Amino acid sequence: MNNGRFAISLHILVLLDKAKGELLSSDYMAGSININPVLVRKELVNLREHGFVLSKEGKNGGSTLAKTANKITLGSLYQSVKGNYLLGNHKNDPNPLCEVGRDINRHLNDLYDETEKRLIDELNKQTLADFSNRFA
Amino acid sequence: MNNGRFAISLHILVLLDKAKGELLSSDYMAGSININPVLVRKELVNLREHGFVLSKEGKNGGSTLAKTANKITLGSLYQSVKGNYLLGNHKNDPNPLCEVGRDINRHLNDLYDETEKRLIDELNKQTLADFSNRFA
DNA sequence: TAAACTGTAATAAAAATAGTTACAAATAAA
DNA sequence: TTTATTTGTAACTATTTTTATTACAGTTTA
Repeated sequence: MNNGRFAISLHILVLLDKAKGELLSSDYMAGSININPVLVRKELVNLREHGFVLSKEGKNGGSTLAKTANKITLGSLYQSVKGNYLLGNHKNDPNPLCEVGRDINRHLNDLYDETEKRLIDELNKQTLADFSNRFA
Repeated sequence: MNNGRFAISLHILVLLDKAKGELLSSDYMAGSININPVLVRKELVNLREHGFVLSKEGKNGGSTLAKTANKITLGSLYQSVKGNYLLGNHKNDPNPLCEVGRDINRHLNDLYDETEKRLIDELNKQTLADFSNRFA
C-alpha cells in the first residue's frame, strides 16, 4: 500500500461506478482527483490490462467499468497496482560473510510474502461495490 | 512496510539477539547490513525510544537488546518504524466540488486504518525470537 | 474536416530516501 | 591523565522514486 497509485486507481473506479456505464474522460476524472490527466491515462493502462476498465478512443470517448463493481475486489486491485515488487522493496545488499547478512533477504522476503498474503486476503473481503457504497 | 527502515531495524535486532547480550557497535552492524554506520545510529535512536534496545557510549560501547526477543513483536516494531503516517501516505487534494472527491480521503483513511490494523495483528503473531530462529 | 478524445514518449520537477562528512561528548584502558 | 574508541547529532549531498508537464500522433464522432 503506501502507494499513491492505489488511491488514484480506486478513485477512478469509484467515479466509473457512480457513472453507471456512462463514459468518463480522463480530463474529467483528473479534475475530481486533482492530478494531471496523463497520470489518469497511465493508470488506466494498468486498469485495462487487468480487465477492470474499458476505454474508447476518439471524440466522446472515455472509460467505463469492464465488469460490475461487486466482481472487483480490493485485493486484486492492490495486486494489480503493486505489480512485481511486494511489501519489501528492500534492495539492501548485506554482507554475505556475516551469518545474519547472508540469509536476511531470504527471511525478509518470506516474511513479506506471508504478510502480504494476509493483507490481500483481508482486502479481498471487500469489493469496489462495498467501497463505493461508503459514499453517501 | 515497503519501508527500508523496517528491514534495517529487524536486521539490527537479529544481530543483537544473536550477540546474546554482548554490545555491538554501529560500525560492526553497518558492516553486516552494508550501509553507513550513521544510518544504523539513526535507526538505533528510534529503537531506543521504543524500548527495544539500550546503548552505551564511549570506548567499548555499543548496543544490546533492552528486553528478551520473545517480548518484541514484529507488529510493534512495524508500528515504531512507521511512526505517524499509516499505509496511506496519499496526500492528494481532490476536488471538493465533486461528490466523490469530497469524501474519498475520509474513506481511504478508514480503509487504510482497518487494513493496517489487520496487518499489525498478523505481524504481532510473530516475535523477534521467532524471526531470529529462522536463521540456521 | 474540425473538434474532442485516447495513447504514449520524452522530459522536467518535486519529494522522499539514503549516504556522507564532521565533530563534540562519553567512556575505558593504557 | 592521555589516547583510542565509540555514540550522538547536525548539516549537507546524492540518489532514487514519484509526480507532473509538454507535445503530438492516432481515433472517432458529428
